[in-house]
Amino acid sequence: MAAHHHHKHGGTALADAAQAALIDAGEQWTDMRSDIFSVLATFEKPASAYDIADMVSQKRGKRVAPNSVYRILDLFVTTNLARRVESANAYVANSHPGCLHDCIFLICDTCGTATHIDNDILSNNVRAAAEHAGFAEVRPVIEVRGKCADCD
Amino acid sequence: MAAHHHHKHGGTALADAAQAALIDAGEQWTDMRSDIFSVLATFEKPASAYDIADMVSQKRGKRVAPNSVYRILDLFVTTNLARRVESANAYVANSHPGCLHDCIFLICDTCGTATHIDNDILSNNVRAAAEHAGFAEVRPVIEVRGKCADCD
DNA sequence: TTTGCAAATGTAATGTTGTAACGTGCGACG
DNA sequence: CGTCGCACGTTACAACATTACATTTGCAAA
Repeated sequence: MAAHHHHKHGGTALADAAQAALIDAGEQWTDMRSDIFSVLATFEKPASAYDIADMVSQKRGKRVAPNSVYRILDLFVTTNLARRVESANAYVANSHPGCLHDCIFLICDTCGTATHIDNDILSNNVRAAAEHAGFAEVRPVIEVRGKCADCD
Repeated sequence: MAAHHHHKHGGTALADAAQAALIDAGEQWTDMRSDIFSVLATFEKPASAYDIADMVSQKRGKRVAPNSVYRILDLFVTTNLARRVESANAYVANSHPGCLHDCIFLICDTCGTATHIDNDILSNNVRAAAEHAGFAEVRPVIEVRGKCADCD
């Protein structure tokens, strides 16, 4: 496994990285996708498709249907630009598009914020356990609900 | 940590064990709860609250509203008689009520069945990682989506 | 017995999340 | 110029979940 850095992108740099990653995946970087990504990236907490739809609608001065948002979020998830937080029915931008390890979300039940940690050893162990049970094409979903340091 | 057996209960024995566990938790074992538990236990796959509502309605010959089901499912989850599968918006009966370790669900994307494995080492590692990040009162959600042995 | 309380369940309405089906605009390419 | 494919729009609906309040039940104190 090659070593690689995780310099997190922020703001415009993040959007640029996302754009590069999408194009690299053979997809287009349209205005709509750009808007949705940047809105998603501004959220502190995991954002629902409807939250995003509202924000993007405001930004564009024209109603954008949840439907359209879902389509693009799905694309983002499959191309690893964003991730779905299953236990919150919500999405977060991937702060380092291009790197694609499994990640572990810590979601605060009090304030709703989600931090994410990478721990390949842990997630690989989960993968291994699932494969040992006969599963293939495994996609781990590792999330932890709890109370964050700020909300103690 | 004391050693303990995991003889899985089935059918009536499971319902009996569930009843004992609920009463032990200071709650009542009512007809409604009994019906909901037994219906839940008959499902092979994770069942949604609405699935259960339908089945119980049939069984009773009278409509049982989803919210009644949710109430009781919540109770079951907090008393460890059932678990919620977050990535499927559905519930499964705990096949050994009374034992309360974290468990890992393997959900087949093809056939929808969920098997569950216990691996305290793994889940404790996840707990530890979360606590190391400043989280308290952690509740791990470890699920793996994939393709089961039967669906290969 | 009756009264009163608390827990469990019923009922209705509504909110939130997610999909399906089909139509439209637009650029690429022969 | 067609026509093909892709992105996006529009509408409708399905699935999941919660809220507020009413009614019933069981139990115990007066």
